[in-house]
Amino acid sequence: MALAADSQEARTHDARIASPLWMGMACTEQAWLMSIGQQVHLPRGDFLFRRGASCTKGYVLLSGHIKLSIPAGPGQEKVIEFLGAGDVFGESVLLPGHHLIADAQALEPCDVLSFERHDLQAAMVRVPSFAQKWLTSLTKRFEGLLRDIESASLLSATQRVAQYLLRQPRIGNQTKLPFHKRAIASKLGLQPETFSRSLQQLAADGLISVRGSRVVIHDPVRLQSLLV
Amino acid sequence: MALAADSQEARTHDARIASPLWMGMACTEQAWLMSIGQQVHLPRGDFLFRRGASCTKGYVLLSGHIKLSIPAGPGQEKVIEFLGAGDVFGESVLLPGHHLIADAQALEPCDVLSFERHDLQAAMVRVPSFAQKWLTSLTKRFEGLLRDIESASLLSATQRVAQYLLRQPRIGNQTKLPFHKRAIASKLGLQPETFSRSLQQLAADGLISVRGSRVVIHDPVRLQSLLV
DNA sequence: CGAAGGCTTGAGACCGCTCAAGACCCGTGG
DNA sequence: CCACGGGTCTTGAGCGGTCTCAAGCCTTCG
Repeated sequence: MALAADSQEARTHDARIASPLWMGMACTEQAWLMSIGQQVHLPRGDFLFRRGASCTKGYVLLSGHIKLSIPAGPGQEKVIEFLGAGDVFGESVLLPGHHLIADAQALEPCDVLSFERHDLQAAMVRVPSFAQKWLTSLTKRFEGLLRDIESASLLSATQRVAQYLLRQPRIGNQTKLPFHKRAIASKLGLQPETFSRSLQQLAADGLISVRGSRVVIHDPVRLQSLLV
Repeated sequence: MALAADSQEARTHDARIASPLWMGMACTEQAWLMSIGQQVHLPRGDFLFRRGASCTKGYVLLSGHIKLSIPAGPGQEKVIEFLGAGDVFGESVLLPGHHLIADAQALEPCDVLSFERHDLQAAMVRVPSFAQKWLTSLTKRFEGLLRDIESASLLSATQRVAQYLLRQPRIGNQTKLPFHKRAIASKLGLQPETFSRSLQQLAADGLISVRGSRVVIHDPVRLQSLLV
């Protein structure tokens, strides 16, 4: 997930190495897939696609992080997911006639492998483990949405923030908010103000300390116990 | 989707005929899949699986409707999806070690085809169109969740109800709420009281009439225009 | 006819949102 | 090194949509 956070370096290597996409796949198959797919580099901030466009391609994220979000009025958005290396997306390409629902924007420089619909079909038949990868990646993303819906329906603002913090990878008792607070807030279904207040709340209760994007978790157990 | 609503009759036929699962698949492959899968009949109200159990099987819904929901305290639940004939579910089986997130309960008598994990893998390799079906079904469900999240984040209670009504299949200007109002409310992320009030609101504005589960849509255009 | 379950209606409280202003952070350029 | 400026985050005050709790109603079914 957050492993490739500063993959500034990784991108200079062959992207094949970085991606968990290829695990359990023969070298010849890898090479073939790389050859029929088109490798694209995406500068930070660029959009790979936008809501409403027709979906002609499927994508595999080789490195970097991409934000999927739904536009919600001028300057507003609802963040759906943060994608990381190995994730598959643009899945709507499998439903001819459909249109893209979300925007895809690079949060950092990204490497993406893209496949035309026709090539995708062929690749899945020829390399079953490729179809397998799509299925497992899609299933993971599906479970992610499920958990987001669960949290949004069942937990209060502060509980959602606590849960998010606990799910972040941490070194010692310290963790780092990997994206802009505004974006994280949106992913949690909160306004930036509410997110901020929830962090303050947790800090006031002595559970965490916040300075900028750095968060120290003083009491993971009590934090966890907030989630009931 | 709602085509098989009153498939009381369809179930008496060979379930193979009813399901859109098999489209584009040779008869021999169909037969083989039916033979390695186990056909299960589920009486109304029965649970196929429950949250927390380990996922050993993948499922294809042949007929009937199944409610996926997340338990939320005593007698409470958050409805995630209503599944119909042809839908694939139990996808977590593809992620060994994971546990089921939702409950699956039959809303009417159902026929389900279930596959052990191992057989599933084999089937996908041997019958690529079967893997294809899983991918497209999962993608459709994924888009469904996406749209639910979008609606829940961006629309008011009454707007969500209006949208739901417009999406129901209707004969003339009449439609029918296919499940208990309590369940539909939950799917829309509302309390039953709020759902009821929203319906009354729309009725008071002359846009619809409600009697029991029957809804007459007087002015679809104005109803649509509520969604901005 | 009675009971049970589902739905509706009402009154009140609360959580998170909105709007607005001020503080902070950080990269940039003088 | 410091001052500047844009964007991001925080803080405050007030509002409002939805939830909660509690009756009452309606339909269905035994």
